[in-house]
Parts: sequence; structure tokens; C-alpha cells
Amino acid sequence: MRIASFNINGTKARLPRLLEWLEETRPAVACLQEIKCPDDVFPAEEFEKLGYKAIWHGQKSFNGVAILADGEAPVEVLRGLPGDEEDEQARYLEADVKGLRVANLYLPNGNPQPGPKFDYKLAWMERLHQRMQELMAREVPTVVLGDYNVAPDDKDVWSPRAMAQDAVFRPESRDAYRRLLNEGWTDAIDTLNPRGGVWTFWDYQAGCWPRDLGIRIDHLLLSPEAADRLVAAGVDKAHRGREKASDHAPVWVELAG
DNA sequence: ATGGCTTTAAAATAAAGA
Repeated sequence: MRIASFNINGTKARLPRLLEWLEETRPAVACLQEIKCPDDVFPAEEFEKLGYKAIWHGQKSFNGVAILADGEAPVEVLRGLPGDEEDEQARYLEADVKGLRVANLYLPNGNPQPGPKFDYKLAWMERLHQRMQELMAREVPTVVLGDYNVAPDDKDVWSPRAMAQDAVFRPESRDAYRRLLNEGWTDAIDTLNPRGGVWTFWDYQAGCWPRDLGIRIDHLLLSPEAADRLVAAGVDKAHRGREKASDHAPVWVELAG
């Protein structure tokens, strides 16, 4: 059973690429980030035609997340990350689907840093830590996946020097990510590719894609009950090279059962 | 190169991304 995550950078601009990716890779569950549309224009019927039922949490212009499942409707558990009544940004959606708890997130980018956006990112990561502790305590198979906007280690960026001032690579961001993992989560792609050099994002600028200058910021974190079923994990890298591609490639994990 | 692209919203530029 394949569980996938894809920052699509705009539903409207990406729809043909997104539909062909679903048809070609047929994930059981597909979590999308940056749908960048209000709830009333999300093209759910296009996914229905391919046999996917969806729930989504959008907003105008920016952010937005969705969970698609092959042949069954995800049962929504949480819309929005708890812990801040003032937070209006659509970045978190949690559901029960295919016998798993699935939490789909679009973590704040945090640039420029330092500044209020970076403060928001770090506060958001503390709230996520709280929620992931609750999820861990349930002791059921759980996958917390999405665009974390954190490159955890030197081996996860094409150039640590070039990335040094970027919010996705600051020590504060990496420390916060490590604190999440320390609760007992398994970073699926890192576990199966311990030497690093696996990218999930290539900037549109400066020829980063043709030169393969990327970073790894999209992650799939497995609770112990899900990690016991880990078979494979990977990146659909070729999809980054297509016409009108997102700047992220899809990432996925294969679970037994 | 505090941006070399791309998307969104909206009607020319501006914000956001990472």
C-alpha cells in the first residue's frame, strides 16, 4: 500500500500533471500541499473520475492541503493544527483512512529569517510536536507526512554553504525536526537512504533542476506501528522534469498490508 | 545577484515561495 505526499504548487496550474501522476503511480493515499485555492473551487470531481475521494482544507491564493484516497473517503479527524486560535493558515489536515491515521502538513517556510515568519515557523513546529506526542501515545499505525520545509542534515542539501541562511536549514529548524524524531518517529526516506543525496525540491531559478541542485524537505514520518510495515520509500523524481512541473517531486512510502 | 523562476490575484504590479 503506497502512501504519497506531493507539494503541487497550485491546483489550477498543476491539474493535468497531478491527474497523470495519480494514474501512473496509483497511491492508496495521496496527500497534497499548496493547493492554493478556496474550498469551493477544489476540483474534487476530477479526482472522483479516477476513483479517488478527497477531503480538503483550502484558502484563497496560498497554502491549502488535501487528502485523497483510492476508493474510499478519508474520515476527517482534525482541520487545522491545534494550539493557536489566531492561526488562520490552512496547513494541516488529519484523517483516518485505509486503517491508518494520516496527518498531512504544509509547515511554514519561515523566510526571511530572522523575523516574524521564522518565529511563526518555530511556534508551529512546537504545536506540531504537541500533536505528534498525542498521536504517538495512541499506539496505532500513523503517518505524519508533507512539506516540512526543513532539510534535516548537511547530507540533505546540495550545498550546506549556499543554504546556510535559509530558514529551512537553520539550526533552530533542524533542532526542532530532531525533537520530533526523538519521540520515536521513523523518517522513511532517510532510513532507507542513510547516505543522503536524495532531493525532493529543486528551485525554479538558476537552473537548479538541470544541474540537480536540490534539497530534501518533504518527509514521511512513521509511528513504530507503521514503521514495522515499512517496505520501501522513494521520490518520483522524473515528474519534476515534466512540462509545467511543480518545484517539488512526489515522495512515497510502501507499507505492507 | 536581497535574485536569475513560477503561481496567484487581478489588471500593472506585488507577495510568496525556499
